[in-house]
Amino acid sequence: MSNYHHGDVRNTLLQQAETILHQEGPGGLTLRRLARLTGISEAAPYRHFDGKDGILAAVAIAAFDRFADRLQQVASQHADHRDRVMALGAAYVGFALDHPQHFRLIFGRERPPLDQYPDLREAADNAFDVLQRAVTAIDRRADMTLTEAATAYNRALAAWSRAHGIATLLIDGMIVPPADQDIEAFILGLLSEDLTAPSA
Amino acid sequence: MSNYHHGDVRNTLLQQAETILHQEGPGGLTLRRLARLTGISEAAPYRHFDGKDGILAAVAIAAFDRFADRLQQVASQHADHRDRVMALGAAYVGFALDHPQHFRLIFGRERPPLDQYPDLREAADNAFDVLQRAVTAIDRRADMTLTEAATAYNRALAAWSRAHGIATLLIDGMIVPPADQDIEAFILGLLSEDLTAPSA
DNA sequence: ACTTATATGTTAACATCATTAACATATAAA
DNA sequence: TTTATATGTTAATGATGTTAACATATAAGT
Repeated sequence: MSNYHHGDVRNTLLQQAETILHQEGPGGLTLRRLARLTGISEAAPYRHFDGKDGILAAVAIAAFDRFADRLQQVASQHADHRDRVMALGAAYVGFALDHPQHFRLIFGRERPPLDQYPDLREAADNAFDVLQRAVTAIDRRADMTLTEAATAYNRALAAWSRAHGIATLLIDGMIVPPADQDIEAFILGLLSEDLTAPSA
Repeated sequence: MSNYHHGDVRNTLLQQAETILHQEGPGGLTLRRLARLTGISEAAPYRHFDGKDGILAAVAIAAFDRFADRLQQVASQHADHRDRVMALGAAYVGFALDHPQHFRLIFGRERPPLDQYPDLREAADNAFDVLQRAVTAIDRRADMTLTEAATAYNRALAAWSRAHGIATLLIDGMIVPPADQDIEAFILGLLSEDLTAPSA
């Protein structure tokens, strides 16, 4: 008799986890609920994952991968350096707005510790590599001085933290985009604002 | 017989909560543990707070107030607008580095909902008002056009999201400040980096 | 084909958590 | 002194993550 789900229990659990995460955030995600939805006993998930953190890690890896894919695709569509940095920033914030729960999962506190899940660390590193390569690409010249290289790196960090701050404040509702303006334009405006220029 | 703690149970609970929050973050903060540390039964905290969220709200209010005070003090020490914006950004990030758990509490997901705790909302609004007033102060002129006012507001948002992004990425360990450089200088560099300028 | 090992499943239990109900007593007010 | 309020207790409820002990299906080895 084949009461076994064979290989699909793992995938079913992951899909249910994705659904709950999307609808209610990490708070509503409990192992017992996942087991109930999948139609297995409450201890069964432990045969497929390393407890709750194991499931969260798997979901986070998928989220990191989709994030990286989106960034990579946007980066490849812009040849000009400045265009690319701006488009990347917009894509970064766009991902956060489209998938706020995934964004929170991969950057928030319920993300399992990277040093306990090597695959998760790899997925995270990969996403940030995509980002950093795209931002610093044009500055990667052989005849670069050390300070020039440091400047390029700092630029990447600055661009990253800018996008990250906007994304975080937006999905937490602390910044509300103006209703009369295109959101994309609003984001690009915030990204490119030059604080060093004289005011008015 | 005076077995009662009188008025100090509430304060003791809050202090224990602060201590645990500081040492372990919100994850280690449980009502039962607070009760144990304070030497009262597990149901007693409910006589002083509206459950766990009530305690978290009280701690968050105190954190917001300290945050606002620090920003206010820094803002008052700089007359020049650009200096003030930069100093505020550094203070913002500095607070996050000095009190990462408090920073996470007031901006993170375990912060109780603002609309259920009016005092918490007030504390939050106050902190952001300090920030926004300081950043836009010099641009608050009577003869300002609408677009000029919008630009000033956008500048405030840009400065805020910049500081917020740097703070978040730093306390999450996603950005590691260079060991050979002063952290303050590193932060100021990131804040003032102009992405619109030509590279190299 | 038979035996064995591994993968997958189950039920039951444990410890912890937030919260509430029912009850008790200290302090303050009338 | 009586009464009301504030503060405390114990016990219970229902949820959670996790593990142990046990059962069976599939795969592997001989």
